[in-house]
Amino acid sequence: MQQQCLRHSGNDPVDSELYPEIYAALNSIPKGAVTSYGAIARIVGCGPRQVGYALRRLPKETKLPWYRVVSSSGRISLPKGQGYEVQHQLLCDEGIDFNLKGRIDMKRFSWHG
DNA sequence: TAAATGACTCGCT
DNA sequence: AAGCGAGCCATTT
Repeated sequence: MQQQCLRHSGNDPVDSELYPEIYAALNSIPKGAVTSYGAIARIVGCGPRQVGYALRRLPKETKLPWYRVVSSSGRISLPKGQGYEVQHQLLCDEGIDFNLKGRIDMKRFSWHG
């Protein structure tokens, strides 16, 4: 089922501009690059967990490149079966190279504002 | 209001 | 190299 968002519910972070900095940072990530939660946290001036929170609240249909955010270890934080495969595929489509252990070479692909 | 949770990170073992 | 625990702070219950 879907929520009726026709009014100012305040429950929708994207619409309510809860973390405009984070969403802006996501759009700032160039295509074919990734960044870590900590890097974004650094930009917006909050903790890395809050970045994860903001991303988790994004709707599936979001236009934001949420998939370009990975852990500082170059590893996808989403558990398998909960979006891991999706993010992996999206990154592969952008040319991100994965290690045999499913790790990204951050020295090569990581981006920082 | 207080306690628990989490798409993190770092340091130690 | 890999695993474990503590710190972190907004959101949720």
